[in-house]
Amino acid sequence: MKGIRALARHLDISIGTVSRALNGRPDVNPETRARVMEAARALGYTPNQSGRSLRQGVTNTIGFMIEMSPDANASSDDFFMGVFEGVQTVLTRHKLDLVVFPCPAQENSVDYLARIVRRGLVDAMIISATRRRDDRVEYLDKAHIPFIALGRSDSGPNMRWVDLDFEGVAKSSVERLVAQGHRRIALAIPADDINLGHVFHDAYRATLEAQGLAYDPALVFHAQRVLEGGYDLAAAVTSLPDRPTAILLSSEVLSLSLYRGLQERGIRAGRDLAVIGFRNNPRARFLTPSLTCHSVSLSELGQTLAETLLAGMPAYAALYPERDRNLIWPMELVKGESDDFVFADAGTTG
Amino acid sequence: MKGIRALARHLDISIGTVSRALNGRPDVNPETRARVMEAARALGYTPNQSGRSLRQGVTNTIGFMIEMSPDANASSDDFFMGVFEGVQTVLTRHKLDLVVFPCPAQENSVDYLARIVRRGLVDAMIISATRRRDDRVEYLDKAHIPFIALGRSDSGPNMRWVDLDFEGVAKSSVERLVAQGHRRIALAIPADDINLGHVFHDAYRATLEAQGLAYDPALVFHAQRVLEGGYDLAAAVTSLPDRPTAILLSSEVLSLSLYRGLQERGIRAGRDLAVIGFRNNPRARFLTPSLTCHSVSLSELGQTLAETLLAGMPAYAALYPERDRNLIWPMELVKGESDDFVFADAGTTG
DNA sequence: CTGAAAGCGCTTACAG
DNA sequence: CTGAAAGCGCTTACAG
Repeated sequence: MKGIRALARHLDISIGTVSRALNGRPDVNPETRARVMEAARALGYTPNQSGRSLRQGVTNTIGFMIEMSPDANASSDDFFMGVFEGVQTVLTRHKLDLVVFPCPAQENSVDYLARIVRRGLVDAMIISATRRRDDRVEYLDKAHIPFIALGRSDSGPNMRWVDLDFEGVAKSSVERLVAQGHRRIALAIPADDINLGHVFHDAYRATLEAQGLAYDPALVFHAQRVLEGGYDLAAAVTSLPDRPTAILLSSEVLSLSLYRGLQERGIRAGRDLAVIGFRNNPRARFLTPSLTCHSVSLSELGQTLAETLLAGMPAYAALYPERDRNLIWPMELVKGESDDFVFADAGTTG
Repeated sequence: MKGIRALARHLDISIGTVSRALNGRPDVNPETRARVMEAARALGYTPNQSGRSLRQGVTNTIGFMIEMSPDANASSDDFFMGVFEGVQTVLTRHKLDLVVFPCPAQENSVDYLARIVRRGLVDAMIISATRRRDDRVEYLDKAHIPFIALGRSDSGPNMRWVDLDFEGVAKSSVERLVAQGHRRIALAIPADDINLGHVFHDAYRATLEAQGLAYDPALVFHAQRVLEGGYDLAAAVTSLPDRPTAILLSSEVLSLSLYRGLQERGIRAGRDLAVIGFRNNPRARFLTPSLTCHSVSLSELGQTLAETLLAGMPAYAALYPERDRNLIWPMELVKGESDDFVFADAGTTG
């Protein structure tokens, strides 16, 4: 015999009373409750989750799906770890658990997601790396399961999401570079259909035009979001007949290999080509030149992500009123050395 | 009505037959099976996992516990992603699912682990970042749940583990440096009690002595396994009165900040101080100088980890016979530029 | 305040 | 080859 039955027999009371005691129901004799709690602790009893879930219709588990790229390194370092930490901070308050589901690269992401949901493994899902058109969003919408995306998408007009402020980063970066005298500013966006690329691209273009500069498609480069991506990017950028004087990165993984690629072609980042990176990855300040980029608190981002999700779950909505379904998360420029660029011929260009 | 009952009613057969058809039991009319399969597909039916688990006493889920460090960046880049991929490759063969449990930094890791196990969330566990004395190992041993560790430990004499070849890396690195003329070779090991530090340290010392060189504790540095760790390491190393001419790193996250720290002190990695890194992280070749380090196939490591775990699970053991409980995973030196060190005064030292 | 019983969604002997 | 029934471990009305 095991489980709650063994515990009840051991205490010589009914399993119902054990359950009520353990679950903090008010209608239990305080003395009985104390005995139950103590016995549970001593015997190492924790209710079986399948039993609970089946009965309650709730798993008390929130899933976080991450995708593993073919080369398993598109994900940026500590990014998800930081977000997980923030998410958990909030979930813990409600005795919810975070479990991470890594979608194999070769598996269809909707099939993978649907299987998780249909099997009843989670009460709600967090998805990331949202694409402009994203089948996962459509599936989750139809399945009527609470979810939130880290990254907006066109596929869910009413969906909840929290996203980084790509517009703000693109705008402030372009404005900063223009103020420094740059006229030919390149942009590196992801080669895949991830939505942030579109958002970043649009804001880059709009800001250039607002600054009276022509948008030149030849200056927009598509880089693989892998660590090696910056190396090819360096080759592409330097092979342009009329080379840009600055480049804006929309992914944090590219900078190291970009530096190296530039260097091999005799071009010094920060001196010959200004570089503004995206996120203030902890590595940024150890690069040479250190990378001008944008800071963000991953933990706070994760907390907001979790709270915005909970606000959409009937059982928790009341605890998180007046919360917007969508939120653009601000990022702040952190000055590094990579855009210390001096124009010898300022005024002759542009 | 929902679940298997709805599906059975829709097909006008019993739920028992639906279940048998779906689970590939042989005693089902092929035509009936086809109807059931088709209806399940069309209606998007997948058996509820709580129901299955409760009845079968098995979850078909393997847990992988990872620890989130306080600063959430001790974990090295793509390392776990690569391992997950390999693990999943094997688990998929057996219709097992991998789920990742991120242990919050502030939570006691044994409590976290015990909760997962006691609630019956998994059939087996994979743990990582094993410490020399590790309470998790002791708990899992006592709980009689199949598990494997990525990293050996003294706490489980009979436990299963797969570990990287720290001895081999330390030995070949020291031998290589000695052959290049180095006599003062420093070592950076983790500041915490993670077992790899001890293993690496012991092998470093043994190899030095085998090469007829004195072991000097002053040359052993304890570095935080965080991205910033190399920066402080650079300060410590360069402040030694009799500076080493080479340094060996036992963690892959330190190199970039070490380079930067050295550079700020006017010391060029690879020219003034030879550096040999640990794992051939995809960043290694983009560093300047590119890092001499050791390659490992993370996917194959993950596959072996999974297979060695399955070999210890009654239900799968027969499929993986003649498999050792423990395995040291080989790593191979990849030549970079960081140990291109030329001795002006070779012969006068040592 | 407590106990007995029902039932969550499945799978699996068992009977036919 | 199929159906009816038991039971996995819980929680929760319900009765007392």
